[in-house]
Amino acid sequence: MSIKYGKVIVDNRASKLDRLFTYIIDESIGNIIEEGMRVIVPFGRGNKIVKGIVIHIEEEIEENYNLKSIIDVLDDKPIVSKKLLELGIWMKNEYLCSYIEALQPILPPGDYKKVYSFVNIIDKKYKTSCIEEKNIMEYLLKEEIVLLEKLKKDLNIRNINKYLNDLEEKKKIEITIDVTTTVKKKKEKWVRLKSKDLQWEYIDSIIGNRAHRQRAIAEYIYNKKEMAVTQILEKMGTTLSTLRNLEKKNIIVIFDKEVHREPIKRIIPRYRKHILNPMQEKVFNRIVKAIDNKSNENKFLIHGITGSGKTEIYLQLVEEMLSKNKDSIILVPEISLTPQTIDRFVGRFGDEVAILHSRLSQGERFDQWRKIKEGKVKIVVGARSAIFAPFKNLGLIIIDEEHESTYKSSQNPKYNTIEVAAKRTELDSAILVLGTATPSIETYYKTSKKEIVLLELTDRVNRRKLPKVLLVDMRKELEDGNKSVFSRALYEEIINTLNSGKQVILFLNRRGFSTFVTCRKCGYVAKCNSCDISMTYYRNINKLRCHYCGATEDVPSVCPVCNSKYIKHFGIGTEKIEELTKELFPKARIERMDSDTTISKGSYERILRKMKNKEIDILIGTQMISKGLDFEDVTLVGIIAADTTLNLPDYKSPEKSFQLVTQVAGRSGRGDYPGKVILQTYNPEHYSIVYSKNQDYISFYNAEIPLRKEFLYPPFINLISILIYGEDKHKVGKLSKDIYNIIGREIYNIYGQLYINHIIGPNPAPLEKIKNNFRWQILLKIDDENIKSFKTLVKWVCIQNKYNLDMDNIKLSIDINPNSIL
DNA sequence: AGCACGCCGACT
DNA sequence: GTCGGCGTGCTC
Repeated sequence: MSIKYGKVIVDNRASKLDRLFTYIIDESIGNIIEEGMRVIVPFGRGNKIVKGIVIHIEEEIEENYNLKSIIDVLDDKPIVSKKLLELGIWMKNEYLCSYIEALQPILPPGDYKKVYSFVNIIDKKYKTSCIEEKNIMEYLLKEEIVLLEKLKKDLNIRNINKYLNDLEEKKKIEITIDVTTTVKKKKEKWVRLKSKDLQWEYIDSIIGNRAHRQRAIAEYIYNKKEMAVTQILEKMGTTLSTLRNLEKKNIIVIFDKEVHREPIKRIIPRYRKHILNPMQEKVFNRIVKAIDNKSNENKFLIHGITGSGKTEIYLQLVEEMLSKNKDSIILVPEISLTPQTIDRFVGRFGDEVAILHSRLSQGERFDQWRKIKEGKVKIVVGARSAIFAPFKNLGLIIIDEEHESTYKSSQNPKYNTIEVAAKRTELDSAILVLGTATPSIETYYKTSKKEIVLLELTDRVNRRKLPKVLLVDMRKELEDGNKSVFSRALYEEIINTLNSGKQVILFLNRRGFSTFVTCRKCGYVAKCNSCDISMTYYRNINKLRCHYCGATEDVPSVCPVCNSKYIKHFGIGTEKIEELTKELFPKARIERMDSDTTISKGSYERILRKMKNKEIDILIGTQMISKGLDFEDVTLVGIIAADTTLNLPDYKSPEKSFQLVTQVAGRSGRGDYPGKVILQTYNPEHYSIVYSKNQDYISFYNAEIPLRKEFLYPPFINLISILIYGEDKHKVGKLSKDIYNIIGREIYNIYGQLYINHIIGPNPAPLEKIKNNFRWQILLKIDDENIKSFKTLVKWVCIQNKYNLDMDNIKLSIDINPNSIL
């Protein structure tokens, strides 16, 4: 065996170190090391011990650099497969992040292996004239063995590494490395027979005649072979001491068994298979044809109105995959990862399913990851990051509610899950199925270009009618003297619905009581000190709170600027709706569900359960209630203000508004009773409102797409957003201008006038100050053809800082096709 | 980022 | 001399 070389990504967040380093793999580890394994390497002048991941192993190397050797291998098998490594590197280039950032969502959750260096003394009699060495040796004489970090902190010697390395060389001290697992594998006490060969007659003879309990337990274990101690204690109604007696008699042993943490603690009823209607069948068959390799289609969009039975198709596709022994990933947006959704998959496939969502604890998440990695499950249902589930034999990726903005990550890597899924589909030769009632404009555009196969579901299952939507012009209400937030129509319908024993959902996409507090006399608006955002008034705590940084403040009783008493509260949030509803419908049982009422663990599930058990008559909520909820007895949905998202200065506003209204409306009439929706608005003529009234996606799309084309927005162009932020207002502005000038000049040098109007900014961002950071923005618009060279330029200027701009204390955030340009 | 190195002024 | 403060440049 000869020496090999490993290309290693070193665990270091500095952007200057975001490259591969070559290390020698010497013979001792040559035959155990593989690409995708984590290693320990010495790094930098001080040979600091750091973790790394080997992404490439080479037999020969040209560079004659003074290479160091890999110290040790952390994994016994690759922690990242080659395909997922490739996906990570693709992400790095696609979304302009670092290697480490790109690998983050692919690696197991939690930094579950930590590396510690210990120093211990070998030669206790060593004498030296060197004062530093003497200090170190004296310290070690006291401590014997100590964490390297602690020693450095306690001694505070300049260039201490040099002395430590010298001492180690001279064999006076020793530096050892210890790897510990930070996420513990969960263990449970289990019990089994001491030996398989034990005969019942023998056991029987050992147990005393009066020990009936012991005999019963022994018999039970004899038949069951092994089981959890807690279980047997419960079953036999006994205590641990009885078991210990049996253990003493050498009949049984109590041992630690490694178990997976089970996040689902309830018993989930079986979710039976439904027979597909002809329309579902057609869609299903088309995809199965692709699965069987009988067509060269591999990406599908199921455009099905709410309640058209997409989930049943997903379930049967997954079943198809199971029969072919292939793995499936099902993604749903975080907020619709409700117990209801989980129940359907677990109810159909039982323990073949792993669940990944943000309400899991670190340990639970790690165990789910481990189950997938070890091949113990074949299906994962999860939020965004489950796209990186470490399956070996992936056959199918389903992305439900494909249009949801949560599929775009807002942290590095700022990936778009649909794009990552498409790439993964390519790498694993799998099939991608997107589904939604309101496709994103980008996805629907791709179906028109035949890049994705469009499959339509136009009927609701069981011929249920779409809810009837009534549009109420709130300006007219005001003219007619109704100042309430409830239109007369909504008020009457709530009364009717309550009288018929059905349930109501009221939707408002704003939390809190009043959305801003202002002085009528001088126009002062209460804003957060660290964010340039008006604060929301909360009645229950009687304080103002900032929705961006969470800071709270007392409510001013007089204007802090002009001392006037005319301080008024404006804007309505869900908290106020709750109060008004209680006043208007005092007999109704009312619950509010938004991120303020669902902070504590389990509160979300509790509200849903109450809703399901009909212990709630009126449920008030934000976006949180817009997806996935399926309650048969909800026959009225009231949308308090359809225009909250409509007027934001973002090109996606009409699209988001259309999607939200359509999704919320779809919560009504899901059972046997026809549903109604009351849509209150101040913009009844807006095309987004007009088309959402009839849930007419195609007309909305046809109205939206020419606007995108004319004003040059996706899908006709790519956006690259560069956000420059920091606490020093002037420095942020100056750096923004410098970056703009350099990028503008370079683009002009390459393309001349072609993209001169495609560089927008630098401008203060619409939310200019958040958490004490001033934010400026540069926006680049670029077609598919030249996006590569634009990305290279942005990387060059903004990440690698090849122009040596002063970026101290300033951060840059680069987002390719961001969710919003606010 | 984190560390070593080296230059320089201050101070025994 | 020599200590320590800070600027600079490198990390397989």
